[in-house]
Amino acid sequence: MSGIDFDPIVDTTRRAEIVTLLKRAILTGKLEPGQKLNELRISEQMRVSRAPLREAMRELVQEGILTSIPYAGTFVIEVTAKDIEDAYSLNQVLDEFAIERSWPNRTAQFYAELDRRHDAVKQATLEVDTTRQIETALQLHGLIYEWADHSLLLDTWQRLTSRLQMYFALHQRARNEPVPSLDVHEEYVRLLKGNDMGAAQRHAREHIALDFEELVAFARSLEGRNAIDMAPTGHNGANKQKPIDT
Amino acid sequence: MSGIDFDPIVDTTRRAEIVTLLKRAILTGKLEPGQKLNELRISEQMRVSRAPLREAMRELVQEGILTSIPYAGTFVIEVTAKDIEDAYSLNQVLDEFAIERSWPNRTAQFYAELDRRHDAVKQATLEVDTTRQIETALQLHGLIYEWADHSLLLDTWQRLTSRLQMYFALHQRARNEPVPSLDVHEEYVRLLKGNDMGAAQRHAREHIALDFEELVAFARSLEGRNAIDMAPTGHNGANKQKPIDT
DNA sequence: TATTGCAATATTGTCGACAATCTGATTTTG
DNA sequence: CAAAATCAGATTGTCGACAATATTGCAATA
Repeated sequence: MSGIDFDPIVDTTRRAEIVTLLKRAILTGKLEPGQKLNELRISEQMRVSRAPLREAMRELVQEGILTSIPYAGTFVIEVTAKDIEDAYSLNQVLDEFAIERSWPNRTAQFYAELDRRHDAVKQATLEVDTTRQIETALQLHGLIYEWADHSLLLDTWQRLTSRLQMYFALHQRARNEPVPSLDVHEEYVRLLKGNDMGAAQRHAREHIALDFEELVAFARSLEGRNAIDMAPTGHNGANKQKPIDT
Repeated sequence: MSGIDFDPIVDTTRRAEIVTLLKRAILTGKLEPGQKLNELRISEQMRVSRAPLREAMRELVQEGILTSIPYAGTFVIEVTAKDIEDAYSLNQVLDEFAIERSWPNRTAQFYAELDRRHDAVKQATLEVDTTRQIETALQLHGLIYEWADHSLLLDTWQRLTSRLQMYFALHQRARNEPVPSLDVHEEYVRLLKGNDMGAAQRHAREHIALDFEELVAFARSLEGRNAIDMAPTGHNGANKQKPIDT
């Protein structure tokens, strides 16, 4: 056997690159929730035809961060407090499962990777790039999913991650402070190295809860603000879309 | 206020119809696992250009029932025993959560819908259409997700459902017998109407276990057969793809 | 004045053709 | 003869143009 494992060649199709660019723009908040994606404008900016752009957008619609209305347009999803609460509660359930499944798979390599990602988190707190902090924190958190040996679970987690990253980015864009509770990771890592699975699962519930309550409160405040904005004009119950364009 | 709630107009875009057709073909097993989807041939058969077809395929790739390799093609996903086991275990976790969340939402309308879908299941057992039996069973099962008031959970379940439907269809295509354990639904419905949430959750675990063990055994037998088929030619560890075409 | 009808415009959906890439057989070469 | 190079065919990826649909502004009308 050849002893080296090669990584697969980067699949260089325009579509894939567009997906990456769009996703980054959405997850970092450069494309705001509710914003419409004008195909012609984006394709011209990217120097690409509309075909691969549209295919990329289809993927992101299915990924759950875009929403499409036929003949009307494709929009960045809106973020409600309930959405964040839902992501939170589902995350709790999945975390518990992921810990259970990854628990017997914790090898030396797992612990090494755990430390590596934990270091990356600590490193990111020193930098100015706020999105980097979010990324590293989510990657640390995703380790148990990658080691759960459960492709469906990993898929589900990655879909969830997209939303989480978007929520955190929104939160940070609004308030210019770093994401809360970064030192709690110390305890999280320690428990993942220990022998008490139940304790790790319980901590995951609590630890995440802290982050999310901050987020939910933030989303609530946003909705309150919107409600005030709409109060004067408010005729019927239909929620009007603000037509922000790309 | 106008007292009537109108449903939105059906969005009739070619892409959406193609998605429906392709999905049905895959979930009923007309398109077999591993099979390649030839864009030109399918677009000619559907009397449609490749653009909307490709967009539809992108959606199904993201939905998890197709897989795409750049410049090589798009294929129906392969089904391994592990895939089925994973779907099973994730379903257990999600079911427990869905029951918890839908439990306080059980109104009269819920019970009515529960009975309606249960009747549909019983009705389907009398018909010859086997795929109909699968559909009705899954719809009965999906009720708790629809009433959980949790869009992310519902999304996740629907993705899972696609795979489940495919697995069951495969099973039925191989053996010409109806899907097992149809009378167990009686107990399931009874418990969902009761007051013991824990009992309902436990039953969901057991009840589904029965169906799945049959499926996993079936998938195992398939893999065993493939292993035998590959034994003579087997050179290295790479699993060769049988190039079935549309 | 509020509503309806209609043209003008912008944007999305779809099409057919071309470019890039892979596959397999054939030829060349050591 | 085996292995590498080459070439034709098929298929996927991308492009520019056209068709279908929605939106906007303005005029007509009750």
